[in-house]
Amino acid sequence: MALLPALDPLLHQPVRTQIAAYLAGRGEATFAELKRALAATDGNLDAHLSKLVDAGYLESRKEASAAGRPQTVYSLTDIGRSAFSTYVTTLSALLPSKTETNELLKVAAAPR
Amino acid sequence: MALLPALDPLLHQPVRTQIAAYLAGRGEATFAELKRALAATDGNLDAHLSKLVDAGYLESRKEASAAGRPQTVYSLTDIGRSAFSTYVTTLSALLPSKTETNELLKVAAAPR
DNA sequence: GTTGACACTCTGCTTTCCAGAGTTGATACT
DNA sequence: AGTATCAACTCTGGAAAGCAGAGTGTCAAC
Repeated sequence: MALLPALDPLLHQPVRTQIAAYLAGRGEATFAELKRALAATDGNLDAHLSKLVDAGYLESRKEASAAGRPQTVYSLTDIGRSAFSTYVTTLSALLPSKTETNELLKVAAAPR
Repeated sequence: MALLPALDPLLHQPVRTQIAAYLAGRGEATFAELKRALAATDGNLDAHLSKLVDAGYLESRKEASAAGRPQTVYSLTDIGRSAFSTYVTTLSALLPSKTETNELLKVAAAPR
């Protein structure tokens, strides 16, 4: 039995954490915008996006945009938003805050 | 050029984040204690610990303990503590806080 | 000397990560 | 119509990471 809470492995990965954080902050974003913001390659970004879509965390929508070429817009689903929220909460519980010791770790710690 | 800050891949991994957080909260811990807290297998835990030791984030010390069997005690080095602190700061900047929108993401966002 | 725990190593397997090339589909241009 | 361009997705191959479990050496207790 683990005493420390598990971190969603789908979200706890550099590229995917960035994607989720970006979308949580912005609401939605195009593939190109994400590519630029994360400095990721096409293949790699698409692989991570697909993984999140497959998990039901993201949804994509094609936009035959008025002012240009067709684009794909990504956004968090309710499931994704919820998972991300849980993830952030778990992290907050796990990581020490700046000024005080971590309550969770005090509790989890075995008596010396 | 990435607009989002990079997350130290050494720390941004479920098991290693847990190790670092645990040690940051507790100061030090034995192998057995970590194993119990993380519910990890020997091999896996050792692999992650070794990786952190190799990176200079952790140091280990053998304790021919007075009250029992010899054990290995792990603790964060100054480098490790500093890296973890940077990691936490980066995460805080990246993740939305509960009540307000994320300033970093606003700045990073391209004009529509 | 046997046992048992601890920590470390090793092995094999599976999964993940990543870059770059290639493909498809839609739009813009002439 | 034909070509060019760009977006996004697919595919491929290779490298690295993650993981479990078996095995090894060491030490202490009995």
